[in-house]
Amino acid sequence: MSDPVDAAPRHGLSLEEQLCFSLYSASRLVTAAYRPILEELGLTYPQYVTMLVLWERAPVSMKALGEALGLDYGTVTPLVKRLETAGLVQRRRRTDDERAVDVTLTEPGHRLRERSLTVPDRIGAAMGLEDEDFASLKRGLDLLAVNVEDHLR
Amino acid sequence: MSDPVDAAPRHGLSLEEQLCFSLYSASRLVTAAYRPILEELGLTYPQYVTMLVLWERAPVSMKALGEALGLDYGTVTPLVKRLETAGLVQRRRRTDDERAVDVTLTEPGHRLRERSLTVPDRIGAAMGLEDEDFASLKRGLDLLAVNVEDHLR
DNA sequence: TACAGGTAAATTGTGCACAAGGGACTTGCG
DNA sequence: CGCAAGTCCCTTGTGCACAATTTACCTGTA
Repeated sequence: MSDPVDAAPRHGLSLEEQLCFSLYSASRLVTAAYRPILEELGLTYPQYVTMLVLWERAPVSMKALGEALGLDYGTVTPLVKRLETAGLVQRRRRTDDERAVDVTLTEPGHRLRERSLTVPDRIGAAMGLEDEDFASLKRGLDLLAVNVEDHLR
Repeated sequence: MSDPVDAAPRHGLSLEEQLCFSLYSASRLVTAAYRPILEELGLTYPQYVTMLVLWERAPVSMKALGEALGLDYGTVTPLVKRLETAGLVQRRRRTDDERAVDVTLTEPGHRLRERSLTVPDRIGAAMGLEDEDFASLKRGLDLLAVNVEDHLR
């Protein structure tokens, strides 16, 4: 039969069988499910997760914000500037290290948190997963993330 | 104790506990893992999945292509035009219905398939999942996609 | 035949996402 | 101290992703 060296690939080129495509599609669908809900708050999905970080740990430097979100400055800088234009955050150069910029919440930024408390449950309803499937899916995704991050050095 | 009506939300606002963020991060990480591999082929990830559809079913109308990928014309039109500029596909208005545009593969487009055969296994190595975890994760994502799609009508 | 309603694509505008390059600041080392 | 190396951030350019609008075409119906 076939030599292991030139055996058929374990995975084929069919779109349907690719995990990556399920991931790519599901991610965009979930973002789409967030869109009408976050529109009530005047946020996009990346802006929402940025606010999540700030509600937990503000003030946060641009660097720490990018690391928490896994995004680089080229993405975070304009994103935070839009949040600042919307009046939710303020950017302030740190005095003890003038390279660093701290992002802080304004009063409207703090108040928006209360209006966001129902968002996770509303999204949970849209996803419609049992607690067990939910947890297992999250574990799988986090394991995948760790593996891929390792692989990218 | 607390009335069920104003009970605490099942899900909180903490970034770490959100499935959506694991999904969003994992999706971007996997795309990042594809980037150096697809660069050898001169493709981006969305261009690659587009080629997957074409390798399976070309010629395909723009509408069918968008439906297969879950993308609208505003994304697919420029994407396919870039593939055309790269010489991999051709766009041809259908003669029996001049509203429709068929996308066909050129000779270089067909040949690129051979060079892509190892891509799925290389990505599989980067993801580093056992067959069982791989399948379970894909099932979870596909279930999630179905649920969210239903929820979006 | 005329035309109303529907369909297929393209265009425009906004907002990510990331690579590459550059500027201001700080730190370590002779 | 002086300065090379490193850090933090911003800018520019390319390519998605999607909403909203527009254009061209087709089809059913009177």
